[in-house]
Amino acid sequence: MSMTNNYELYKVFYWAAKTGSLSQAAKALYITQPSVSHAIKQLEDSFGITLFYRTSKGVSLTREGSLLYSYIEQSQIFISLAEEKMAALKNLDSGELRIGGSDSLFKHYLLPYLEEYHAKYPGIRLHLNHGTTPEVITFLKEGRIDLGVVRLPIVDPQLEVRESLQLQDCFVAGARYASLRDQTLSLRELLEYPVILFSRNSRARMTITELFQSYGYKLKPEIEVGSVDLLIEFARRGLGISYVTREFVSQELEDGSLFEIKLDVDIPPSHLGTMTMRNMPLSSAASRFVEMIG
Amino acid sequence: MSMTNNYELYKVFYWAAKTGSLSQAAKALYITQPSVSHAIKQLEDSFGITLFYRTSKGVSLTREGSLLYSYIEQSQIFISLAEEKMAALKNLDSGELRIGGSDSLFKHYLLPYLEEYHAKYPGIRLHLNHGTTPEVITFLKEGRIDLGVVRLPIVDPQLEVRESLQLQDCFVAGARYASLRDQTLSLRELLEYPVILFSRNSRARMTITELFQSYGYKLKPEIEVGSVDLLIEFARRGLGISYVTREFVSQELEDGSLFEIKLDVDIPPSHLGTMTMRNMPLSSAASRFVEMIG
DNA sequence: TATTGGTCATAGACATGGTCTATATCTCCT
DNA sequence: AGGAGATATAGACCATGTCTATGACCAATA
Repeated sequence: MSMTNNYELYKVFYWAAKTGSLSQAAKALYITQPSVSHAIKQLEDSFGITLFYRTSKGVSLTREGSLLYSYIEQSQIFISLAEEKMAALKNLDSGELRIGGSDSLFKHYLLPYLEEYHAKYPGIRLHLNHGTTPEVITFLKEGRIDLGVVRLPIVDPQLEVRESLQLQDCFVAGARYASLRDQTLSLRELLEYPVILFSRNSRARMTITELFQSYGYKLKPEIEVGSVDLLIEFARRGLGISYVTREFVSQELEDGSLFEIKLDVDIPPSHLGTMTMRNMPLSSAASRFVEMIG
Repeated sequence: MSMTNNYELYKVFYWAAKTGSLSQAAKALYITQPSVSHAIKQLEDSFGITLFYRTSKGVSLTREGSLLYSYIEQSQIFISLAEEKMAALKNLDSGELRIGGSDSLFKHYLLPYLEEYHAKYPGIRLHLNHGTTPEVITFLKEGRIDLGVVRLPIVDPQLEVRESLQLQDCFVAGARYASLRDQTLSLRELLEYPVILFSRNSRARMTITELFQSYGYKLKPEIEVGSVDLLIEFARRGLGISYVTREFVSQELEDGSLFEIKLDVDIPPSHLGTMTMRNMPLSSAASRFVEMIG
């Protein structure tokens, strides 16, 4: 930092040079002509170099002034671009939104919001990163995503969690078990049927396993599958009774390809929520999305 | 001018981003940390966008901040280059000096100064434009040269003229006319010998022609030549008596290859001077040169 | 667990300096 | 000569950038 000029002076210089008139520059900058005159004088004094020839019809650059202008012009161009870009980010005309979550949540929960968001803000690039809840938390902490959408509860002091939706998990079966349609089963009775569960250590599976345990039973799945779609498909084909989120099979429940098994105990509802880093500001794009699904 | 931020804020932003620390930025800018904090806040508020994550060990750019930085960095680079360039111009480490004048003046008068100047300021590029006095004046008015070196007087309200040296013109001859060495001639007697004059409408020729006229004589040259060097050479070879500037033939006068013809009237001295545009500031390079030869 | 030393944020006082108004000066053009 | 433009200058004012003092927070250390 050898020279330590007020950069504001360069803005004044730029407009004076560009318009060829201190008066015009003053108008462009919404200040008065003496202010411009003073600013240019400061700049000239600081360099010890005369930058403009003053004539009765305006000013024109000296050779030294022209040289300065060639640099300052470039500088101004970048600043203008920067300001345009920032405005675009603010208006959500550009930018990106990075969301972490499970495939099933993307497909069955977030999809409509993502469609709406994309339609509204086509300039925002969407990045979807799927993973388990712990993975999503890691993504968040590493700054690889702006927000995560997961099942609650999440307890982590670094995270800020907002509950957005309550879901009800349930057991469903297809035509093969049609006889169960009008019955109400106990947990013990249910265990006599082949149960299909999500394979990974998902929160839903942990919840239902704990429920059985609290009644003294052990829930052992006959089949484990890796995706919610397979849970649904297997149940429809009669391979067993799947534990799914009711809201995610509303289609199948409606068209009758699946039906819900009524139980004599209540399965506690599960909660969906968005999580972000606590004390970490959200981008405009992300906070708008959180707002939308909130 | 959509956005109208104080550009000074970008300087603060640049250093904060570059150092990753508001405190460090404060040191670099010779201001206090709260000032930096305040400046960054202003910038963020103006955009409505958070630019930095604040942690206990400094600050780091958000993605939006990084985007801004990529532009501002370029901008700062150009400003730095500009300031370096201006400093170089001021220090006379770079720049150019454009001088107009006659060939003979360059050779016989300016050469040593040009050598000294160039040795002292090797970064300054020299441009020498030769021409007659009227041509040099035109060059000046067209801005093609910084200063002209010519014989005075010059009367032009647009020009600022500084007299720098007084010269004495005289008639010289070589060995062929050795008999004249100890005589003192009148103008009339001189006319009986072949006179060699500079061909162009030079000020020197006008002066001597007028002198003869004022005594009722008409000076008709036997030979006209186009350069001062030829004036000297022709006189040495005995082709006639040349009208030259005494200071420009000091070498020949000393070694005896030429001698001055004494006259019974005084030839008025002629004056050399530099001329520049009045009310037009000189470049550092030019004013230093004027100073040097002054 | 308390301490220390670093970070940034905040509040309020102060003074620098940028901006204003008023006026002068100059040039060009009518 | 006068008018309409330009820039320069002077001096007053007040906005705002900067300061000091302090708080809150975090991390590493004793």
